[in-house]
Amino acid sequence: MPPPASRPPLTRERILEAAVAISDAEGIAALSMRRLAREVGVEAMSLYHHFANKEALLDGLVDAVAGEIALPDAALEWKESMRTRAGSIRHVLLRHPWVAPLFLSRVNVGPNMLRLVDATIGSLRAAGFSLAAADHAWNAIDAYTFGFTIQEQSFPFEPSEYAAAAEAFLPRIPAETYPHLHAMSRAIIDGEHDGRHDFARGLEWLLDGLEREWGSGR
Amino acid sequence: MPPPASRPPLTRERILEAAVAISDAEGIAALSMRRLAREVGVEAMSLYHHFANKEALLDGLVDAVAGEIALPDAALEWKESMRTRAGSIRHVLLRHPWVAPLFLSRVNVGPNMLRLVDATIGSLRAAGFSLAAADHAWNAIDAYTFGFTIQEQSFPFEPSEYAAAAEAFLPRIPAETYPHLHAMSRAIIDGEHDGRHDFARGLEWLLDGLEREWGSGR
DNA sequence: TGGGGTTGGCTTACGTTGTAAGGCGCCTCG
DNA sequence: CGAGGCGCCTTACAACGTAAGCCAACCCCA
Repeated sequence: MPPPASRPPLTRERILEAAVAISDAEGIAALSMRRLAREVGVEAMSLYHHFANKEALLDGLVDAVAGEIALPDAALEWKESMRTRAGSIRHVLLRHPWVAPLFLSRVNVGPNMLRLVDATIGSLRAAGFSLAAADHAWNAIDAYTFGFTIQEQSFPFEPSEYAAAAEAFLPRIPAETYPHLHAMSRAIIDGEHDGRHDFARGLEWLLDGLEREWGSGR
Repeated sequence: MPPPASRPPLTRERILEAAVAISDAEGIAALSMRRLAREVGVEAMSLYHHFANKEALLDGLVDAVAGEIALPDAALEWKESMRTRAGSIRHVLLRHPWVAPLFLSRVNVGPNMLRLVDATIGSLRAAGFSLAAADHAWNAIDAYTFGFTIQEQSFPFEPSEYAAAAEAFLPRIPAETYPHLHAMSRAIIDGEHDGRHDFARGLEWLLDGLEREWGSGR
């Protein structure tokens, strides 16, 4: 029997949409071909008519998420444009906490990613960056953005829990063996240092460096 | 029978050593409990006497590799110390191409990592950085270092192949749809831009930013 | 000198995974 | 009207992490 009379036809898009939903709700580890098939009302092997294998599906997944990133506006001043862009990337990565490692560790040449990179280079070119300079620029910015965000996401505490976590962990950081780490923990416990890391500040250092090296008309 | 009469006793260290060897030679995907057990001359389940589960083994693996990173020398000028440190991290990540994603996406509180972080903070403190400043500093540097290196490693071509790869890929980047990406590819094909990314340069931007914000005595 | 507990291996078994191979019915086009 | 192929299904397999339990060798203490 053709399953429940009628359902929306299976498409790449519907599959990817469901895959994103599952990963958002239950984590990327829960995303198996069977689980995904169940979600779209189909048997596992049917998915292979739309994706060569799971790797290809993950590629599609990453590009689908890349589509959520706002394209930089070439009309904006370039630093502002890069700030906005990094913010949008971060926003998307935080909305889909499973995606950042995938993003960083595979080459994505899907249409959404190509469009994003193209617009990024365009934004810098419009500000007078050479091709090589633009290439270096977005590469450095993205390395920092993804690196920072993955690190942040893998940390298992909320800022509000830092003090308590530091206190619980302190016995494993004796002052004789790890004097500076010990002092750091103490400072966090005592509220002298909030332990928060500041994404925007590091980004600004990179942008300043870019500006001094190539900025304003070169 | 007690396996071949006599063999070195199974220890955490011997297991981790074998795990690193397998991952280096065949990639992290080849590292299964059975494969690892075979390597050390034992059955898979025996490994669970030394590690609670595979996650714990991976934690151990990351810390083992962290032990290969050179500790920063607090006597060095801080920028030079951070440059050397980042270089050592990069060197180790490139020697074990499977390790960077693991490193970035899990909290490592093994002794080697704690020692490294402690020495890093110490190096910055000696230069007059406040605890909070030192914390921001090494966090930003590591985000960039790991992000850059993972991105670099996931790129499937050697610099010498860039031009050929760009040429092969050009048909998929029509100038009408992706004008800037198209131009970039052309520049790489024509040898006007080598396409190489420069780790040291971005690092320098970060160090300069750190210096201006907190450096030289505050 | 014994005996009991602990340690460190082994065997077996289970559920889950990605996916190869092939079958079958419907839609579309010649 | 016939045929081909597309889209889905069923079945099957090898590999995975690991739970449960067994057994031999060793250590410690009476």
